[in-house]
Amino acid sequence: MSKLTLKEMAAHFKVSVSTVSKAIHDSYEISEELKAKIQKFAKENHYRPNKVALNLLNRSTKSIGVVIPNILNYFFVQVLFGIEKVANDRGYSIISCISNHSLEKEVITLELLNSGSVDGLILSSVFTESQIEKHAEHIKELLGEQIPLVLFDRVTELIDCDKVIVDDFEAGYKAAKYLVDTGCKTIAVVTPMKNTQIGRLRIEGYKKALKERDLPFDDTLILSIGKKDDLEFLLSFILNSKKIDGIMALDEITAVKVMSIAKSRGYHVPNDIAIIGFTNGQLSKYVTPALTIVSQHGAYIGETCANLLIDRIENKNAPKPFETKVVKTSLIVRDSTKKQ
Amino acid sequence: MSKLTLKEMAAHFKVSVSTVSKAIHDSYEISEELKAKIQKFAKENHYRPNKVALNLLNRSTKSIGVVIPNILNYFFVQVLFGIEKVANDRGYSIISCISNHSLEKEVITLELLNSGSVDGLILSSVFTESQIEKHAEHIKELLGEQIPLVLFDRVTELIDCDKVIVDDFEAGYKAAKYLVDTGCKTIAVVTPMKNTQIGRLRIEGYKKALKERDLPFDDTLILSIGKKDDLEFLLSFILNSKKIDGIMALDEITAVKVMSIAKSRGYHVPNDIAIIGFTNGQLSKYVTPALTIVSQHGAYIGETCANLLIDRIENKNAPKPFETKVVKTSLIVRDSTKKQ
DNA sequence: GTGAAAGCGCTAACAT
DNA sequence: ATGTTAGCGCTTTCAC
Repeated sequence: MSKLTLKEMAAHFKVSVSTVSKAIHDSYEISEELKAKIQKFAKENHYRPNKVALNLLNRSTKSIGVVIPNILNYFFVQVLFGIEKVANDRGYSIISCISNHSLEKEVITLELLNSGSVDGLILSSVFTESQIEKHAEHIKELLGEQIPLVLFDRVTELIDCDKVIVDDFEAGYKAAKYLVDTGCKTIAVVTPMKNTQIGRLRIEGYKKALKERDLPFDDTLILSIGKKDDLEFLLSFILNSKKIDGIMALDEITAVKVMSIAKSRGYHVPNDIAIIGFTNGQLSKYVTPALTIVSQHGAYIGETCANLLIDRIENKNAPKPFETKVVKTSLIVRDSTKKQ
Repeated sequence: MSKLTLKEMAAHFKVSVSTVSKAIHDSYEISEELKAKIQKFAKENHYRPNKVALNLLNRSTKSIGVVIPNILNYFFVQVLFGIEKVANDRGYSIISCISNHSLEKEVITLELLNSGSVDGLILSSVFTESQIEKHAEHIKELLGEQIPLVLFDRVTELIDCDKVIVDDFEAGYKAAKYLVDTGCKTIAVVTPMKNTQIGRLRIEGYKKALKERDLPFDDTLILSIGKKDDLEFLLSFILNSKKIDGIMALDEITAVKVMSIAKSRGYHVPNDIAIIGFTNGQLSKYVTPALTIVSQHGAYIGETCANLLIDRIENKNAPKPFETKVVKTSLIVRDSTKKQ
């Protein structure tokens, strides 16, 4: 049994398609008797208006595409959650796609979505700093400014659109300042975000905090780890060569791993080494000791993206200048750092 | 600048729409010269065929809807991951919706998806055992067997479709048996899944394990917690009244919380109280001590669902009888239980 | 080599 | 009160 259409019902009742359509919509133009018959039949046979046909007619799908790098990362899950909430409230559904940290997959996904299937796009691109220029061209090429786009997290001035970003400089500063203020002198940074603007900004913030207290910046304390690198090995090396008393890890899972390594090597956290992570997920709360972290307010970022996008979709005729919203971070102090 | 259509290009080149369509598809019918001109123009102006129109024409959207209760639960994230992987490999995209544990939202979502926007549906329904009958009717009513459906995790015989389930009875048995085998005599169960078949099956498995060793079943040891209940308060009560030496918690986050409460009350895990959780997420690995858990192989479940669904979508004409696939669980032994 | 026409399922303006 | 027509963007068959 396939889907019931107006046409089939029209044939069944020997009336025209438009009559059936009107009957279904309870139009005053149709006699009560016919309406009743048709509506009853429609209900009994589970008639559903074909949304694809309506989308074509209305040149709108009431859905938005979301492309994120990774769904196993709590930050993105929170963003998605925020988007979903606002989108649903405002009558949109979301099509979510995972680029899995692959530029190629991201492009394929964008290509897929940019063909009338969605009214707008929310994207956290996975480019690194060296790829920005080329990739920005690619995205512009792809979308041709035909469809509203909101960029979040990893953004670039090369693409002209609405953006939602975290104040990563301030976040890095806040975290490092807290470590310095609680007595740390030699602070290492562990970043899983090689060559990204976000990582760089957080490190700039860290430098500022050091400078304010006249602590020297030592770039051998910056440990950049790739997907295949052995964190334990690399971290141990630094731990052996310097007297580290603080570590800033640029995402949640890295922070947890760093803490686990430090503990297993006999350091007391936070007394020997204080640790600060990023992203307020479930992990940091339940790990022992509970992790002090910088929260980026993922859900709020998602809500902001969705509102920005839907506003633009619904005001396509009266376009406003593009906005970049900066969401502030908060330091959530728990037990992996010393008290102030 | 809006989306470029064939019609517009036809007007621009003063040819017919069908000519442009053929040119775009590089048809042998069109002169090389015209093809080159049109293709160049299309490329420069970022022409994308309108997918909605194609979907209407093909009566297929090459996308599948996924409805899950919660995206902040690692099990579902893993399932989604598995679905996404297979779907993409087989040329489908996924529309994911979160029912947020609300039956009402689930119904609205199904309604939304069942209107031509997707070719098939994967659903983990949120009904409790008392709601099954009514809700099954509702779902059948809604979908009217017009669209392929795969149910996973929480299923019911009342709906005739493909299903993927976990052997929850065996999972409960395995977990309890391990506790018993490592010396536990008084094992409490903490379940956040009030009145679900899954919870009940796991508890049946637990009973079987007790029985095999002639341990008595005591239903005051079963602690069912609702969303608003104070786990710490309720658990403390049981801990005070009985000499508990093992706890089985039916999801990951509950297991972590239970362990945290036990530790804070001075129990040593696993020596005083051994703990087993369910769902192999990030939490259980990094918590101290690392949690012994029952893995449901979420990603594999997702892959199985997607394959089952797409097979059915693509063989609508030659329907096979419905299948129910049972995915076995594995016990992953870590440090929250004693060694065997 | 190019175009006209029909149709996917639906709605809406315009007849009758 | 009911029907006809046109059109959303596209493909495909059949004419010319």
